[in-house]
Amino acid sequence: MIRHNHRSIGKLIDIINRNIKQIISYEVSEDNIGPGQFHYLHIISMNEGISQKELVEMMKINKANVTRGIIRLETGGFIRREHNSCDNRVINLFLTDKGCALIPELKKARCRITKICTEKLTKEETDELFILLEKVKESVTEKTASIKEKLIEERK
Amino acid sequence: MIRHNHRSIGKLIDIINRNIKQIISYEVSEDNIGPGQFHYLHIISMNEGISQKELVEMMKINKANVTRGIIRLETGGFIRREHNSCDNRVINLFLTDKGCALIPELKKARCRITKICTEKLTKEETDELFILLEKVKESVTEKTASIKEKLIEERK
DNA sequence: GTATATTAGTTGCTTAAGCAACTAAAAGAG
DNA sequence: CTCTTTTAGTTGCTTAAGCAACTAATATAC
Repeated sequence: MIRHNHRSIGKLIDIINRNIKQIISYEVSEDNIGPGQFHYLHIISMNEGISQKELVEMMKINKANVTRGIIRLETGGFIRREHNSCDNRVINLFLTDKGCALIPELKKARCRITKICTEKLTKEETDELFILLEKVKESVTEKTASIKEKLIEERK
Repeated sequence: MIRHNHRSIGKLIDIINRNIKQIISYEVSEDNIGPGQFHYLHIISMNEGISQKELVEMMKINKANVTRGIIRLETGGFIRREHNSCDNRVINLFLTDKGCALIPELKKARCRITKICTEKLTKEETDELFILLEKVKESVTEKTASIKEKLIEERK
């Protein structure tokens, strides 16, 4: 008899995350974008002209990966990058027509995916889940931020 | 003003997962194991003699990655692999003394990590979160299984 | 009892993550 | 106003994920 003991939130979230990525890949396979680009496009579509730094903040992802993900999206013709005229270091991101045309389809896909994830939950449980996960997100991102600060301190 | 619209469970889980992995890395950095090995060791410690196939089932991970992760653990001296005498295809996994000695420390780390994740939640909310996530896990793993079946069908 | 199918695990390839070191532009200090 | 520091983004390196094609062992079919 196999013992699981799922009181490990890390393992549970890891399993869910990998499976969601596979579902995303499947759901948007016709659009030639991957799970990473999917999230980026979502944010850019709601914040036209957002900078890469702001994307980093919102995705809580390493800036190196944002650069690469964004370049993939640009290469695919979904977005356009423009140097900010006031601050030439900053790059602002905009959807192309092709990117724009994709948004409604991605929105539907996102709904399908959230529906799949929560199909065993009631409406109330789903709302509760989002609230709880939002709090977990805050906790873990605060923690990683403090870890990074600590590591920088130690290196001095 | 930046708009987030976090009604995207995929993005939320993705952010949490990446941050948890960083926390795990930090918490077990002295033990020379990564976030992946951390989960494997947990399962093996509770199921001495488990086969790789069973690990695949429990972690819902690709068998190729289990092979590689397990080899890393073996190389690190944490586990031992034994061919099953009844079925020579099967490999059973056991902790070495070194691996065994690590378990209490990993257990503590796992508690610290779960505590960090749920620090903004009450005891009741934490219990609820595990129940909800367990259901989400079931939904998404069922879905990926059906996707894989469908893809195999289509290829025939 | 040989031929085929299935099963357990491995290897090669690609994608995407993180960290660290870098470049170039802007801001701040004297 | 030059010199240093900070900031935004990029590139190189490593780790780990998934898929597909493979090998070897067992099970099934005739």
